Amino acid sequence: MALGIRERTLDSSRAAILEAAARCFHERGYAATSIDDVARALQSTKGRIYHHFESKADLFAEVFRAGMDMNYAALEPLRSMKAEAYQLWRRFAWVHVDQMITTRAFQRVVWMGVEMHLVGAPTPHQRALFEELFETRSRYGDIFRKLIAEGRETGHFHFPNLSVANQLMFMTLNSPIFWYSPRTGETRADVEDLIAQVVTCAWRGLGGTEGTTT
Amino acid sequence: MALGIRERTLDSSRAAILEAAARCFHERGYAATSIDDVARALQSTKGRIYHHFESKADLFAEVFRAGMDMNYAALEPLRSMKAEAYQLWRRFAWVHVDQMITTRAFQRVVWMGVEMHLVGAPTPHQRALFEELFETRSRYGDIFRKLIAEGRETGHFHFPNLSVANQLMFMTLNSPIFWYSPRTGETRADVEDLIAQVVTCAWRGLGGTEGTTT
DNA sequence: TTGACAACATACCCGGTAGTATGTTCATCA
DNA sequence: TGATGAACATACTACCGGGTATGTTGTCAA
Repeated sequence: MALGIRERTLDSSRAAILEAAARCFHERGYAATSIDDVARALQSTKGRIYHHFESKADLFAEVFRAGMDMNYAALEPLRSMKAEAYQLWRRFAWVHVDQMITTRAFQRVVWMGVEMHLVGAPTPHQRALFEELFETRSRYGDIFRKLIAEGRETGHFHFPNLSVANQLMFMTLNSPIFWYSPRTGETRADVEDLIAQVVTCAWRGLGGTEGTTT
Repeated sequence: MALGIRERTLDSSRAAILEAAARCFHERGYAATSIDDVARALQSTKGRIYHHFESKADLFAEVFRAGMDMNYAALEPLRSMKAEAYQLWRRFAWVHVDQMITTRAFQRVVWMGVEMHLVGAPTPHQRALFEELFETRSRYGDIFRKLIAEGRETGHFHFPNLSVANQLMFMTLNSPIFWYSPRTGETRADVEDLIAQVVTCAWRGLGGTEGTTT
C-alpha cells in the first residue's frame, strides 16, 4: 500500500521544523530564540511547532539528536575499515570536519547543548532526555579519543596528557562551526581544501609525525 | 587631599558589578542572564546596577571592554621586547592563554560578544559602542596575525592560508575558556603545565618547527 | 458520506524581565 | 548645620514569550 499524504508529509514537515530551528538557534542562540522566531522562519505559526514538539527544550533536544545522528551516519561507512589507528584518525577527522561545515547549524546546536549542559532543563523528563543525548555525544567523542590514545602508543602521536590533547583536537576540528561561512562561488574543491587545512592543523597539534599526512 | 569614601568606593563597586556580571554571563549566557540574576549574585538589587550602567547591553559591553583591557594590560610588558617574530609569538601566546584561564569569565564574555556581533543591539548608540569594541578586539588579533605572518616568512611557521591559520590558532589558544575549570588543590605549576600544552599545540598547528620550543 | 483525527492556525493567559519612577540614607561641603 | 547629590533600595509598568485552549480544514477509513 502506498503511503498516504499524512505519512509522506509528516516526516518532511518535522524535518523542516528541525531545519528552521537549527538555523534560528545557530544565529541567535537558545535563549534568544523564540518559538515565534522559528515559526516565522517557516512562514508558519506556533501551533505547527507545538503540534510536533512538546516544548522549546524538547525541540532543541531533537535538533541536537538530529545533529548527532548525522555525525554517526557520516562515520558509519568507515567504521568497518581496518587500518592503523593514526590512519583511521585522518579519515574520521576528515569526515567530522566535513560534517561541521556542511551541517554546521545542527552541529552548532550540539555544541550549545554540551555547553549549556543541564542549565535550563527543569523537568526530570527533560533532564533524562539531555543526559541520554550527552552520553551519545560522549560515546562519539570516545571514538576519537581511543584513536589518538592508540596512535600515541604506536608512536605516531606525541602529547603529554590525553584529555587535554583530546579537548584541543576537538576544538580545532569543531572550529568551523564558529568561523566558517560559505563564500559566493565557492566550489566543493575549496571546501575540501579548507577541511584539509583543519585536519592537518589538528594532526600537527597532536604531535603527528610530519610527512605521514596521507 | 585624601580620597573621600565616594571616590574610593565608586570604582570598587563598579568593578564588583562587572565581576558578578561576568560570572553570570559566563555561566548562563547573555540572553538567559537577567539583571536580577546579577543583582542576586551581588546580594543587592537592580537599582545599584542601573545606577552604574545604562542598560543590560551597556553592562555587557563594559564587561567586554574590561576583558579586552586585561588582555592588553597583560601583553603590555612584552610589547617593547625585541626578538624574532616566532619567539615573540611564543611569549605572547603564553600570556594570552594565561589570560584565558585566569580571567576566563571576562574572556568568555568577549567571545560571546564577538559571536553575537550586533544581534540584539537595537539603538544606534549601542551599535556604535560595539563597533568600537570589535575594532579593539580586531586590533588585538592583528598582533598575533602579524607575528605568524612574519614567522612564516622567516621559515619558522608553515601553513597555506594566513586567515585560516589565524582562526585555528586563536581557536586553540582561546579554548580554555570552554573547557578549563580549576581543580581542587591545583597549583600554579599545574596551570602553567596546562598553558604550555595549549601553546605547544597551537605552535605545532602553525607548522612550527619542532625542537624550537623554547 | 460521514465520523474521526491529524495538521495545523488563532486567540488567549500568565510569569518573567528590562527599564523607570520614586523613596531613603549618608557623606561632603558651603 | 543644613542643603545637595551620590549611591543605592523599593515599587511599579509594559511587554515579550512559553505554553495552552480552542477553532478550522483536509484526509482517510469504514
